[in-house]
Amino acid sequence: MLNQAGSLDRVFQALADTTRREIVARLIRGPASVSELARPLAMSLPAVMQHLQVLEACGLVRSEKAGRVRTCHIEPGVLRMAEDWITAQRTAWEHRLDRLGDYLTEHCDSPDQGSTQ
Amino acid sequence: MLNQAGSLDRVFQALADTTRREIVARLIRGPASVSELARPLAMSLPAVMQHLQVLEACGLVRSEKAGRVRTCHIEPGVLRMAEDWITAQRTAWEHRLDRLGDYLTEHCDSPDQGSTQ
DNA sequence: AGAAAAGTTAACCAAATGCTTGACTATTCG
DNA sequence: CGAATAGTCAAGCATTTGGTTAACTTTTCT
Repeated sequence: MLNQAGSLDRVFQALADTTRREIVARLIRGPASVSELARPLAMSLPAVMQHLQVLEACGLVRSEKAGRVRTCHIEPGVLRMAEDWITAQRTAWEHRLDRLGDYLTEHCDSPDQGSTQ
Repeated sequence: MLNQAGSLDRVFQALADTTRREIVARLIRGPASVSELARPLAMSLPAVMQHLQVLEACGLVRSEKAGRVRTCHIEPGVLRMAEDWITAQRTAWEHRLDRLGDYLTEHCDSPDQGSTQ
């Protein structure tokens, strides 16, 4: 249950590269072959393959080979895992602001100056 | 609006490390000094400093030094940027599913033209 | 059969990462 | 003042990352 950590490591690591995010964004519109993915990408085919391996290793992308073409598609569940971590943090942050607000209201009864940034 | 890319690179990269996510999670609960952050972290102080530099470089954390203690706090806006990217992808994915549903419904009823791509 | 297309493997390389230790600078406290 | 505290700087080092090129294997097309 706590080796969610390694999993999150891999997903965020996978997303930490413009090329890989572009691949994800492309795959979101629908499945694509390796060379379709490579075409707009100003780099060699093996380089694209390596990005694909990173994306598959973290479960963000899956692929099957039929004939000589490998078709890749996205696996949106893993995206959600990353999203959830961030959301949890932001939620905790807002809770903290609420509690802070309560504390200030309760203890220093001053007119609201609202220094929200 | 496209050099968001480098910025996203840095944020996701910053989040792609368990130690740094722990620092973020700690800071979400409130500001802390460098050695407070380091205490639960099974590594040397300079190592923690380097993580902190990564977090500051992407704008996720900010800090000021008062006397001999540096106090760090979180900057939640940047978190949101990462969240937004992921959410946008997931939203696009669901739109695609909708369109796909429409397409299938339409195609099983009336023999119209296809070729959406 | 032979050539083109699509992918894969391997070897190599430069740069970035994630740590370490040791020395050094301020600041605060007794 | 002198010692402890808090942080910083600088090397150094092993590993990972992101790319390359070259050679090779399968399909598929003519």
